[in-house]
Amino acid sequence: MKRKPSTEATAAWIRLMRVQSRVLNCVEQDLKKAGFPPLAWYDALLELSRAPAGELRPVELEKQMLLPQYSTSRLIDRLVDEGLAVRRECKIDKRGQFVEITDAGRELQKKMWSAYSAGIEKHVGSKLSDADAIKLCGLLDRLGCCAGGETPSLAAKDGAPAR
Amino acid sequence: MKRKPSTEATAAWIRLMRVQSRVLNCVEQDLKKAGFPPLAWYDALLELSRAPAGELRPVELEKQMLLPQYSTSRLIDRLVDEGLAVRRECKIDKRGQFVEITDAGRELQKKMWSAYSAGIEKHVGSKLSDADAIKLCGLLDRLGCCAGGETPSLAAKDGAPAR
DNA sequence: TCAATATTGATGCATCTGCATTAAATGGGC
DNA sequence: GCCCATTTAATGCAGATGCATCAATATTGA
Repeated sequence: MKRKPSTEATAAWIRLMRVQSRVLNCVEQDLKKAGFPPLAWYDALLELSRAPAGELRPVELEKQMLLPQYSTSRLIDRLVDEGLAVRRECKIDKRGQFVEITDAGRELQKKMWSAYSAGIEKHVGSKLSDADAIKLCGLLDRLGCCAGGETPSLAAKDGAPAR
Repeated sequence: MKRKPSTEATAAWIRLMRVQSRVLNCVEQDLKKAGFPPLAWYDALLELSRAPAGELRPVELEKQMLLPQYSTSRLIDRLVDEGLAVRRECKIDKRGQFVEITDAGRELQKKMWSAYSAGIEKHVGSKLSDADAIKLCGLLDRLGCCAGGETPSLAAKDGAPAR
């Protein structure tokens, strides 16, 4: 069972891990310096703001964000604590609930997008031509799956879901 | 300050985040199921095993692994607790120390590599031709830097440093 | 209808992380 | 030599995460 992956595949793996970690760090750091909460909050707010009535079941959010259940639950706690979202009871399924974004939530999402998009441009956009970005997408997409493989929507018209 | 990054760049960013997170998760999970410790331990053991006398200053390790100082310190604690490494005093600089890998450490590193390499093959190698892996590397390398940009060695002869 | 199973969401607990601070040692300037 | 900034490593503490489990409701199927 030796020598399984080619050197090329291994090198790609290493790059994928290191580059992502660095770039993510840079963007997160920029965001933090600008006084904003973590990217995960942004993602959640974006998903909520896009949802039909600005509300989602935690389960849906969880799937969108590729987060474990308890993690979503706690993220919602924090959003609610900060007044960025509210929990609503779900009449059709009493186990569940809806999480609805508030005006403050929508506002924060928009404000964060300025800083966030600047980060993307600075750490990704400025280093890659559009053509290369497309190539990169294509290659990464091939690595898509393995567990519960959803294929999230391709374009991000106004804000990018990350992670 | 609107519309900064192109849609292409944004899409690439999203893919980079999502794909990495998924692939890493898969590999980590496989490793865990096989009864092994986290990837970070492997990385540390690999760096140590490659170092001249099987020993490194924590500071060096930290740079190799792109980890914060306190994180390295605690990782070393755990390795030492498990008998995979030992701390040695550093005669030439009494603040510092050397961390030396033990035989058990070397052995674990080798064992982990079987499982780890299988994971890389399964989740990366098998989905990409060597040519494409090279292209992917090239594109990712362009995103290289921003903070403290080191360029780690390209090939991984026997074991891959990750993250 | 009722029992067995599955889904939804929260939570206790141990561990891990990030941040700030500390302590010790070094090195440089004077 | 002496003071001060720097480097090296550890740690206390608050907050985050992973895991397992729980409680409540829904669904399935006999």
